[in-house]
Amino acid sequence: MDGQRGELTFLHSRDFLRRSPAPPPADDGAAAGSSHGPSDSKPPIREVDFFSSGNCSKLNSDEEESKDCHGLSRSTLSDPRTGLNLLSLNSGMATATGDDCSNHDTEMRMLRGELDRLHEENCKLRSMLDQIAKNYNNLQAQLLMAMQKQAHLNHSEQQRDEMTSMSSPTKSAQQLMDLRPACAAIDNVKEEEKTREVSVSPTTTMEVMSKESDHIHTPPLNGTNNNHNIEDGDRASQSWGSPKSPRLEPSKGGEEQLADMPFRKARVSVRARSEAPSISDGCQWRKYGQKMAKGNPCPRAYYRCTMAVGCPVRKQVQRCADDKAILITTYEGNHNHPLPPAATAMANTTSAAAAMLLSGSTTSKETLASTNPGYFPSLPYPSTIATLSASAPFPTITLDLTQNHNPMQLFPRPPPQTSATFPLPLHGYAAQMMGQVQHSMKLPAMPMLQPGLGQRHASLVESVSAAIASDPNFTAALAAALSTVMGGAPPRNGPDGNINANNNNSGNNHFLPAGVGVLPGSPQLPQSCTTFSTN
DNA sequence: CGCGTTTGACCCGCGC
DNA sequence: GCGCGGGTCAAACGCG
Repeated sequence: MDGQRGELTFLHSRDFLRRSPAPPPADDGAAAGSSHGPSDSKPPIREVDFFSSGNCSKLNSDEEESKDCHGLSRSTLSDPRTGLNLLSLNSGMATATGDDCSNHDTEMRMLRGELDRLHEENCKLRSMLDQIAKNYNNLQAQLLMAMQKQAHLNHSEQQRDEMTSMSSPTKSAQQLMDLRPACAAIDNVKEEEKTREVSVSPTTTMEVMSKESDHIHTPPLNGTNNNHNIEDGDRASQSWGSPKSPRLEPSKGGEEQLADMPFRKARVSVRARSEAPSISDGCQWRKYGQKMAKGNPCPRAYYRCTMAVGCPVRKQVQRCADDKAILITTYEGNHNHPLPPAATAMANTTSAAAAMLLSGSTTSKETLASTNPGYFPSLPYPSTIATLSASAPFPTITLDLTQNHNPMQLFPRPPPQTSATFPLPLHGYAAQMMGQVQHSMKLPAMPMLQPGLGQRHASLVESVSAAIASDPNFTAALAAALSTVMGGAPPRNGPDGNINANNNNSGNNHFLPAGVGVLPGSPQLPQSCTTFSTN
């Protein structure tokens, strides 16, 4: 109620200013001065109240106060409301009584001046709010960083052990797939997760991931249908978290209490501009379905990884409803086989992102963008955003590569230098993430984000950014990926050669995003989904 | 002939 | 309990 009034006032004043020519300087000053006299001390108070309350209620109360402050003009007009009303009233009176024209003119000027002042105040408040939000996010990011460091120290030893055990990609992958057995400890984690409200520590991430993987893979093991070759594995994974996944759970042994825990899966989606039906991620994909999704005229294609029998990784490809030039690719699951370099990099990145998401998103339930100045300060592409969304059925982290300067550079296939061709996924990906970091205080225009979300959005974005950046797993993966891409192993088209080698459709082999890569030394996502969108 | 895609049907979870 | 929507299956089809 009050809030509305406040907004109305704001709009009215702006509207008024827009419609009416700027009041004469002299009048302005005079009017403002006279009418403000009493209220000059108000602005500061308003600002403080407004920000502390976080809504317009204070502002409204302020309005109430302002009435008193501007009693002069309002009492005359008998209407202590918005400038618009005053204006109307004023004009009406002006026409009705020609005698008091001069008085009304003066009042008009005063009102205009007041409106102008209010407008300025609103602008000031806005800017202040922005600043405060930025400061808040900055502090939050720093806090996350600190927490991450501490967690990292605790987790480093554990990771070391894991790393050593992952001598080979394949092995590591399989380990991921078979994490279930080793989930005795994970069970505890599950319990923790159930109760946990906020988790940012890497440890948590890994644990969650493990759980996830367990969950996913369990079905296959006891799968109802083992008749299918490749499909078995896929089905087993049920990584997409499709309704069917649960169905597989019954087969699981009672020890795997996974069934009782909320069905949560991490997905990583990538938004990128691309004319191609899909992005090349270095993996081989087979299309197994297509369906029209609600709210989007473009069909959604379902692919499963065919680089290895039983690979549980799946991806969804769909064009953005708002901008069909944007291709959204969502990955889920971990590869149970070695990946080509190109795919590896991407997989690592997505895995890390998914891991981060699983660990941090559980609580945030919001969207966020990476913005941690501390990491990767010097990345080529400054505008990538990671959006976390835990509100969806599955925690999803979305990497928005659409903001890249050059869409095609998102995933440079050839070495970065030859950006002319297709950009390599990981590269662009990481770069964007990094870019985000660089612009921690900035609120990039994320397509996925509704402009109207305003401050909330900004804070969310920043929070997510900070979370991502602060996650050791993610950062480690990014570092590894970057080193792979930029450093020694030039991204190649991979065995599949894919850059888009297969247009066939599906663009199967494009990215190797793989939602989750199973690379030695990289965080493994048990079940995460990576979505790549090519814009 | 084999492989991959297409596409309608089916299954399942979820919300009302 | 019913309808809706997402995800998957599998037969049909196309291509090399």
